[in-house]
Amino acid sequence: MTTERPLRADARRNREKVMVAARAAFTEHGEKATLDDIARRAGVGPGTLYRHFPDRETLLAEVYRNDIEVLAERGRRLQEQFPPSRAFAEWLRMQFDYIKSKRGLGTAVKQMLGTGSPTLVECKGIMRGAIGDLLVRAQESGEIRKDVEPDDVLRLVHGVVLATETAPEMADRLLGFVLDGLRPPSA
Amino acid sequence: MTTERPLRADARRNREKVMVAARAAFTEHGEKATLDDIARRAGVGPGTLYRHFPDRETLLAEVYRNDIEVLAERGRRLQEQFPPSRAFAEWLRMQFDYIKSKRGLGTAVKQMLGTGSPTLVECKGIMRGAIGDLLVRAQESGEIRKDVEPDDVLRLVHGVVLATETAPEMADRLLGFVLDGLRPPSA
DNA sequence: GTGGAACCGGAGAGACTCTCCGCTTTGCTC
DNA sequence: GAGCAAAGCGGAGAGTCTCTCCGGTTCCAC
Repeated sequence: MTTERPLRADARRNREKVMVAARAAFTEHGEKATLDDIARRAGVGPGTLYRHFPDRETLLAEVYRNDIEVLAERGRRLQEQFPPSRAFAEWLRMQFDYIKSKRGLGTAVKQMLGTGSPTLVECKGIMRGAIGDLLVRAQESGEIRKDVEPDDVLRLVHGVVLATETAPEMADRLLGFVLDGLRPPSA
Repeated sequence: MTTERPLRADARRNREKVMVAARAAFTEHGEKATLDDIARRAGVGPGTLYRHFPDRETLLAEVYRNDIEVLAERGRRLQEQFPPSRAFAEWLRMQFDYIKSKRGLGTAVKQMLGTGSPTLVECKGIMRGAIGDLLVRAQESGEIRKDVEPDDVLRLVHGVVLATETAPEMADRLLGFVLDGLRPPSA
């Protein structure tokens, strides 16, 4: 592990400008916004963009991680605010709203999961941590089956979101079915 | 509705060659196989490919429809072979294996659903028809909740597949949860 | 203030999608 | 089977996007 020297002030500024522009562009044009266009919006040259984010996937992953961190943090707060079962359901709903708001970003990210991008692996860790506590508590309160694992929940939610990207009005309904499938049979 | 004159013999041959090459290329390189490469594999010029399939999406959709028709037909056969509950489960599993075998094609197709491609709308109709009967029978036999609709099933299966594309070993497990969620509470 | 490392930006190489059009093939007519 | 119009072919190339390279500029430690 090499010592990461901090970025120079102008470099950090530019990196931030690119991130902001990228988030806007991805939200607006879906995952196929052109990188040169993002650079233009950010007011930097393409070279600068590519130095900070070697390729489209890196940029996408970085934007995604930023969002994920926010979500994880909110999850922690939910846990303090609500009783276990409620907190769990709220978190799912929140996940949902987020991915819905990002039309297409989710799909793009999913496509990259296979590439083993380190940033995305990190994202996964963050999410697993965020859901872990919520899940354990919901299980202890008898709301959720004991054999359900964090990864199951993440993937199911992700799946429902992906599958309803083109029909958001079905999302709640499908999420309901999935939640029922996670409850103990005797509940 | 204009009278569709049949393709000339050589045109039909070429169209078929392109379809075969496209299926191979998409399976092999994911949805981002280049069209010029597909044309080369098929032994035709790019112009020919583009005359038959005006753009990447049309080609992808056409390959997909071809597969869908096969799946629907198999669904009909399952219905004759097995009792309702079994047929339903078998069909889900089959859907599954298909989409798994197409690594990425599913994702690509899903991304296009928003574009309202006529071919994909048609695909949807075919699938809905195929699952309709299986579902109704499973519901009549008390295996599945009455308020579940064909679209719910299609999307849930699709969602699970998409979400497990990078972890196929979880697919069965998650499909199990989802199926549980579709069963009547008292079952 | 100055030296040099870090960083910038844009020209341009390479790849891909898709179009245009002169030439070839097909299949109908006699 | 010869002739002919329509249908189809294929490849050169225009337009666009990704990503690289490097001469010039900016920052910061001293």
